[in-house]
Amino acid sequence: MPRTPQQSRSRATVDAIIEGALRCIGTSGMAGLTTKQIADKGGVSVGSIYEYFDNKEAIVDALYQRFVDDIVKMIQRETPRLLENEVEALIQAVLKNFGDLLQQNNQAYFHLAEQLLHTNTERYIAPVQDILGRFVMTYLMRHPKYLRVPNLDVMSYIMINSGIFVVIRQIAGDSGAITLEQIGHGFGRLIKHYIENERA
Amino acid sequence: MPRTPQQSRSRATVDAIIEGALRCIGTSGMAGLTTKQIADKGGVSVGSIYEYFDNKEAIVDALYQRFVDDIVKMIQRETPRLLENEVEALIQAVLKNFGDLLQQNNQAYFHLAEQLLHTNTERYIAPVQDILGRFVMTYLMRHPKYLRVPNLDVMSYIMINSGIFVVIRQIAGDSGAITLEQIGHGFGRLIKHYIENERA
Amino acid sequence: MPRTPQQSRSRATVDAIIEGALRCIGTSGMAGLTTKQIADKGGVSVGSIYEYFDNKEAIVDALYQRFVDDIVKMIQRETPRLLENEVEALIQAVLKNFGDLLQQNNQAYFHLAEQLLHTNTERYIAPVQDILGRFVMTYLMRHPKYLRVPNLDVMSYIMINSGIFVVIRQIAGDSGAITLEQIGHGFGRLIKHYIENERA
Amino acid sequence: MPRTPQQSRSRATVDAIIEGALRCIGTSGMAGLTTKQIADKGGVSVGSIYEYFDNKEAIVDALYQRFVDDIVKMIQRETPRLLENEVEALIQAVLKNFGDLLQQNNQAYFHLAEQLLHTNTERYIAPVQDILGRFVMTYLMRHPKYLRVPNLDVMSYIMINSGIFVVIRQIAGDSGAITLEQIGHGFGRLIKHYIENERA
DNA sequence: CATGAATGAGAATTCATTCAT
DNA sequence: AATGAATGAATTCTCATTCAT
Repeated sequence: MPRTPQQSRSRATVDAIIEGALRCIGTSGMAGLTTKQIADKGGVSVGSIYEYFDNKEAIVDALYQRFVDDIVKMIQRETPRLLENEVEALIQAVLKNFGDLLQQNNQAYFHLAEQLLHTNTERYIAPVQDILGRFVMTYLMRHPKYLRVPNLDVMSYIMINSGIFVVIRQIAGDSGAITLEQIGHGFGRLIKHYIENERA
Repeated sequence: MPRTPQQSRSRATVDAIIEGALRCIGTSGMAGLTTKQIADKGGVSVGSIYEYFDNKEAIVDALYQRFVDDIVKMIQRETPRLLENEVEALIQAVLKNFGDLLQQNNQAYFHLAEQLLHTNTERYIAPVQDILGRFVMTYLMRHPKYLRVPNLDVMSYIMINSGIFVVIRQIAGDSGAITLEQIGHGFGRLIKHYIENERA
Repeated sequence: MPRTPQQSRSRATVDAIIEGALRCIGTSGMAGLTTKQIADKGGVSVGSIYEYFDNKEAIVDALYQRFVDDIVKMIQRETPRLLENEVEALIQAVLKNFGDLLQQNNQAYFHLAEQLLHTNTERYIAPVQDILGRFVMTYLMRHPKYLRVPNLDVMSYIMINSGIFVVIRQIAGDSGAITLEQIGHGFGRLIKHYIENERA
Repeated sequence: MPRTPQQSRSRATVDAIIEGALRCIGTSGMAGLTTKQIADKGGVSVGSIYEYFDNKEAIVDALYQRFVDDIVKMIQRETPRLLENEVEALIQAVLKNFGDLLQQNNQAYFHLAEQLLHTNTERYIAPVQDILGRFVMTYLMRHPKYLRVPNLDVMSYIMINSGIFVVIRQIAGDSGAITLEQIGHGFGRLIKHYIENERA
């Protein structure tokens, strides 16, 4: 039913809705997210929301898409710089970039990321896995010495998911006195030792 | 206001409520957890819920307590066996045990664990951190060779949280073809190499 | 949170809610006044009630305001006529007017007045005291012979409250065979004698 | 269904219930009066309440009876003293006694009296009217000079109800700076003048 | 296209009353 | 007689969704 916006006014409305939703989430998290709130913060009417989205879930969906897009863009943008690093510094840089991204939009992305454990999130993560996979490939071609590390799939799965979760918890403030830098350093050395020792 | 159950009938009712809630969560996750559902699945009346719990949140609280208790008990029970292992096998065993626990109660614990990223869950995790910390101490006294590993606090924080999250995602079915065994193996080798290389 | 109605549709809905509430009260008193009932009798939905009122109490509040407004208007409207009367006839006329007002809206105002003894009603009564005080002033300037009556404050307090209560009881049907006319007559003579004898 | 208590244990339970209810009302008024509260404060079980009372209303009923009984007893007790007074002092004394009674039981009677405007209270008031009527008779035989006052029924109805209401409002604290003494004095002079002027 | 008033199903919570022990 | 756990109808309030204007 809802139309796909092609004209510019429509585009603006959709953006306003997304923006409104992001601001709501940044302010009060996913908990009390209502369509009325989104409409108010976005400066549109509730009716307009349903002009462009099937239901509230579709908005959240769009937010995830945008989140994922931003992650993908971030990696693409940083790739040249990242490729220069040895693996330890690489990990640290990636975690740092990811942490910074979560702080954007008044932490709206952080609140979205909090939901990542819930059902149906796989589809959002797939593109991230994709881009990361491609990045790893590129990285390996640039640093061929790492090519002979076994279990690359399992290990990158572990490291990606571990990294995401630990950074989120750190931002959530549950980490006590542990800083993002310490985490980045720890991850970096973990991986460095693994690679150096497992390389055939 | 709600009474603390001392008599056996009361005890049974409280158990029925907890059980009902666990079954609800096992069936449909935390999303659609309503007092009516809990009462129905538990075979009690809504009124009885409020005889023993201040509000719905208090029930969820009790579930978390129970979850945490079960984790603590599991570790205490397994400690003797676990102490025998070298670190690689140890990690694999712990992840395996944790994964098994999440499958209990029709995966109700899994759904609870999904909420762990949300606010106010720190208090539930504290006891787990406690028991794990104590376990690590015991383990280190038994295997003194690991004692000289630096950054024990940061690294155990990273490993504990990473392990929890990755296991949860695996159970959520988001891991593609990757198995719990592979994950355990990967984690094990990660840590093994780290320890052996960082040991002064 | 709830909007102030500016447009005509909103105005109509608010009126329908007030009207529904008045009819509920007229039918079954304050006891069984539920949001559902109000919505049904008013021909609106429960949701609409909360569009315009914070909670049920706010509706009752509005009813009191309306009641008080009507009392004030009634006195303002009748003032010219009332000023002509000697005190005995004046009292009779005022009681008569008040009694008539209570009979309006299927006695809804009567049921509201029944609540006047309860807490937090002072704020509603204040405007009535005000207008009555101003009326007395005007009356005294027109009939200066009454000016030298002592204890005007205490006596008017007594008479106003006595009058309100006795009229309410009469309408409640608890007065046996005593009529409003008899009551008006009695009050009138009481006051007449008091004034004539106490006047310095 | 509920039994009429004849044995002493039963009597004690009924008293405990009444006492519990009085204390509840004295503490928090009629608003949040629950059977559980009554049972707790009375030191009995909810079940026992229904052993002796049909329903909650029946308890409130009993409270009214007791209230009325106490008023009747008060008048009977005070009658010899009251008969000595001239009418002005009489009125003052009666209002004073009534005000004192309302203060008893931590103002529980006051809260009951607040309900007096509601439906179905006539049956409670009737005995009071009775005893007051009889008192007036006795008084008149002792002070025959008042006998020729016209409209005795209407006037005593007005004065009794006015007195009750004004005293209640005074205790409710809504009277501003006006004291019970001033009220008693005002009423006394009102009546004195009426009688002296209307006596044929 | 946009609006926002209206809707009503559904959620949490309360409490008078019952009844097995 | 007494107990108090259990009941569930009833109540207030929320919010995703619809639709007349």
